[in-house]
Amino acid sequence: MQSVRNDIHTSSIPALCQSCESRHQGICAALNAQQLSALSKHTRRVHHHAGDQLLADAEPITSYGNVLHGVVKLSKILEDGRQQVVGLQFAPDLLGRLFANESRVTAEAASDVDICMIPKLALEALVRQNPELEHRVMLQTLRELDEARDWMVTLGRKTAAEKVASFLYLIASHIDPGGEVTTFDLPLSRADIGDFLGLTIETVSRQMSKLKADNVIEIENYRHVLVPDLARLRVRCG
Amino acid sequence: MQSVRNDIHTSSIPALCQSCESRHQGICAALNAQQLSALSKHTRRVHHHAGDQLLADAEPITSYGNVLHGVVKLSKILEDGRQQVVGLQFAPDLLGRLFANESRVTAEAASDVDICMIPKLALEALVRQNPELEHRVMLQTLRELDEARDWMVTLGRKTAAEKVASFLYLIASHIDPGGEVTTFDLPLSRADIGDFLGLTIETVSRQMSKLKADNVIEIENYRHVLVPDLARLRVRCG
DNA sequence: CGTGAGATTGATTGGGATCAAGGATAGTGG
DNA sequence: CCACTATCCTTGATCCCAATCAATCTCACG
Repeated sequence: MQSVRNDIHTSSIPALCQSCESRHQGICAALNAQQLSALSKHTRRVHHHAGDQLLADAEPITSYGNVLHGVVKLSKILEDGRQQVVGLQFAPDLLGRLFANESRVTAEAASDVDICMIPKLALEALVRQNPELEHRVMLQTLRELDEARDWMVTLGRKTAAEKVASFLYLIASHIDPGGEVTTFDLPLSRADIGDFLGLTIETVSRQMSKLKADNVIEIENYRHVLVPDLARLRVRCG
Repeated sequence: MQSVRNDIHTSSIPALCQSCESRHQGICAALNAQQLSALSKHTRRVHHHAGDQLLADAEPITSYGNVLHGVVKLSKILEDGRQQVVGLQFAPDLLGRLFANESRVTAEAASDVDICMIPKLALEALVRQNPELEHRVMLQTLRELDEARDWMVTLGRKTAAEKVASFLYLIASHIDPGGEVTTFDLPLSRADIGDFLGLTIETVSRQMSKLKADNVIEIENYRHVLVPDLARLRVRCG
């Protein structure tokens, strides 16, 4: 661990944070200039390419990560290789389970991502002295729990067609600027979508083709989707 | 609501709490005698019979509840009636999503339950002035999130046989005193188990019969189950 | 252009849903 | 104590949706 000189005469915001798109979002919004300054001495911004593994299941966690850009995929794998995606994280979500010594999921960059790495002990110390920060993380955790439970309904009780519509609606909602027509890039491959929905690649592909044939969506380049009318997609979600 | 005289000269623990089996568990463990005393003015212990509804989806929350005894079932229902159980709560879990104004799930007593009702505002005030309390709730929420994600794997990727084995293993683990042979009462009907596993009643029944035929479990009275060897059940979980 | 990864489409199979009938158990009232 | 009933559960027969197996297509990239 490096020695840290803390300049108590200025509480200016660190350059790294000043230009950071998450400065006023997520956990950083709960920090004052001085805390931000102290924390930023330990953080570093890293870039990962799609497919890179960020956390391995059952491996020790040494850092938390603040997702700045891109999408991170959380998944669990059974011994025989069956995989289930259990969550997606978008900016400015915090990556890594607070207070846990080892990860309970595998985290992979679903797209190219930028992440602000925060050493485990640095963040936990800050949490202890700043209840507002824990409160922020608490709110994110509650939201993730809500999302997980919503998804359990999709996994347990919806048909393949409803599952695929629900996934597209989920992504569209995350992107949606509110306009009538919505376009977006899928952050996941067909294989990952299948692992998210508990379906095979083939079934995902067939249902997407069906939605296209029914003019609910348009597809260009596999990854780019256009939804002319979100409400018409919505009613397919079951 | 009954009037309660509080002896301000002592910070003795309220009688109601003194005999409470959750006094040193769950959120109450984070409270000192004085806080407990203040809180207990607003709480009351209630009993509900199996099947009683405790919270309705999309209805305002006016009270949190500390589960003291029994099992509470959290579920979500699609418009057309399809139902998915999204969580089970055992003592000493806190019932009701902190900071939310309305429930996002339906909560029902799965068995007969005893619950200590805590008015929403009373608990939230206490949370604000007691970070340790929020920390406790945070830990429960993180655990629920872990459980939800584990269950997503079961829902999305396991076969009917593995799902039923996983459910029995889940219940057995919650009861397990550590002995070799485990016996317990199922807290859910076949219909509820189906709604938990994303299966029909018939499939649940068939898989239970199969486990019985394979001598993995013994069944008496529909509800009472005996597991001679937990490890043999475990390997059926996929 | 050739290659390979990812996606689509088609044919067939199978696991779990659905439809249907009957058995076990607890509660009720005679 | 014994029908009577309602509820819950089990078991069987059949059907259908999604998995599997297999072939082809698309496109990015060397």
